[in-house]
Amino acid sequence: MRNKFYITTPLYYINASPHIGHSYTNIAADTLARYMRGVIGEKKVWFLTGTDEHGQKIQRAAEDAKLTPQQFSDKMVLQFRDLWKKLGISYNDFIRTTEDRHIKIVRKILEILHKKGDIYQDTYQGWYCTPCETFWNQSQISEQLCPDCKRGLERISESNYFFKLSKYQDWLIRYINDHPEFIRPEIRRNEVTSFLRNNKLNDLCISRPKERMSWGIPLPFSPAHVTYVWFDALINYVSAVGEFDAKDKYKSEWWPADLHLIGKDILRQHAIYWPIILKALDIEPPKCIFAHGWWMINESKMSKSRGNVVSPLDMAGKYGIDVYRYFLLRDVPFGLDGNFSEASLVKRFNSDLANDLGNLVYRTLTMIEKYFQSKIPGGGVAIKVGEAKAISDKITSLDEKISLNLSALGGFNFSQALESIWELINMANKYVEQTKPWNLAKENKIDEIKDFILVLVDVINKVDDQIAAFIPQTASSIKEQLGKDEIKKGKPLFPRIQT
RNA sequence: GGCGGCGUAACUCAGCCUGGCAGAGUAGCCGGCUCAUACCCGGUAUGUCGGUGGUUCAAAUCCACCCGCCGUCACCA
Repeated sequence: MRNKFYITTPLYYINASPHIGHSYTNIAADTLARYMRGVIGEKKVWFLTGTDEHGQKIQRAAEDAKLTPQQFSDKMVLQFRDLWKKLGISYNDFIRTTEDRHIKIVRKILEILHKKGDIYQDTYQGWYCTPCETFWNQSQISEQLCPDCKRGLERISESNYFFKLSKYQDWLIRYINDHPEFIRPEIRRNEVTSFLRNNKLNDLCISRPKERMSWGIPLPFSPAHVTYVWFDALINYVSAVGEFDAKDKYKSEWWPADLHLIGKDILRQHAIYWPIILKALDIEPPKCIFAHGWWMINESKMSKSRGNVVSPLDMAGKYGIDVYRYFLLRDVPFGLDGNFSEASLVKRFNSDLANDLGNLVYRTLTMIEKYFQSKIPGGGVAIKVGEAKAISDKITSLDEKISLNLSALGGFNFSQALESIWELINMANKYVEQTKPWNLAKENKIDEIKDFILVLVDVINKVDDQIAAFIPQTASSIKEQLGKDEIKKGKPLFPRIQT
């Protein structure tokens, strides 16, 4: 068994407000962290998230807002912190790339790699659009015009520093080949593999001249340059949890990360740049990089210009945090793209949460109220037969099933894990119908009703344990209503939404 | 264009690797029930398995070609 679990989300780039995609990654990571805390213990799980705050886009956004980049970042970071708080994201640490602890390690790493010869100076040549302040490469342009503004491009060359990606290409190909669980899901692994096989890696330009872009971490060996933002950002995964010793050896109680959860848009940086940076530093790669899909809005990409950006706060506010979490995790297999619509969210709400889970809890509470004066009968069930036996077996096998679903091997398949929990819920609802306690009550068969109720209580307790990672508020509300000898029946958990 | 993926019920998808009567959930329909949130339970219809051809006793599954959609092709964080 594993004895620790270190999980990370990307560091979100704070040039704009958080949207559904950001919240998806963090909800997934939060669910896994909560789940693992239940399995291996609170203290053995470390969940890191944070923000990426350097680079040209931030510098420009800050200028537009008439703030310094630091002031702008300090303001934007609150939106992320606030959202995570509202969504109940249980991170252990929140790192910002503008913090000293991070900058210190980035500079250390640059020094080590420079000393080692894996960072070297060279001339960068490219087509530059001065008004847009953007470099374009050969394949992106035609007729020497800027693809954005259609104005003329300038051929410029400047002195920069490069990191030797190419040196480690063969190593990376072998490593990916030998570690099937390193890049997940399979489709992403194939993408990376075929890219590496069909292209020769260019070395990565990791610096920007200060006169062109100053908002970054200064290179220790060249004050005229700052660090390229991706090189800076990736390092957070180690800068947050460890230090270099006097012999330049990295020490951390958490590294290697067990899981880097990312969106599929940043696969290359994580699956190619990052392992190579680590290899060059003689640090072990993360165990697994998992790239999930995107949420489409009504079958099209979400974008500001389309005006179809879904705000997590609006959705969570309108339907409840747990409902929002449940929908994102349940509706689409993790890894594939999903389509977000309020109609399908409402459908999930009514069929899964109100009809199945909510109603099971509510009808059970009512029966305890009615037949046992609100006290859960004691004693336990002597012998379970028939449906009660089947339910009991299902309860026993559930842990193992979910543990597989939520592993790298099982593809972190949240929707399937939830499906197995709902199988149990449905069995219980069916059991009520078969047992017909209302008839037993008429015949005054109180012992049979007692056994029946205890089976339902067992089911709800089990379900409660298992949904806690996914929908924590609901889990604790159920615990409050049904967790003690005397029940405390409240309002229905999920009142149906009329459509 | 190269590489990769997808196309199966009204909707979301599983099945394909390893050929053997086309499946699940949701929505629908019919019936039953009343503990419960007008819910729950039982039953039930539904398919040119994208198209054409091939291999085979047998193809959603294997092969070839075609059509449609999507991803990716490096420094945009």
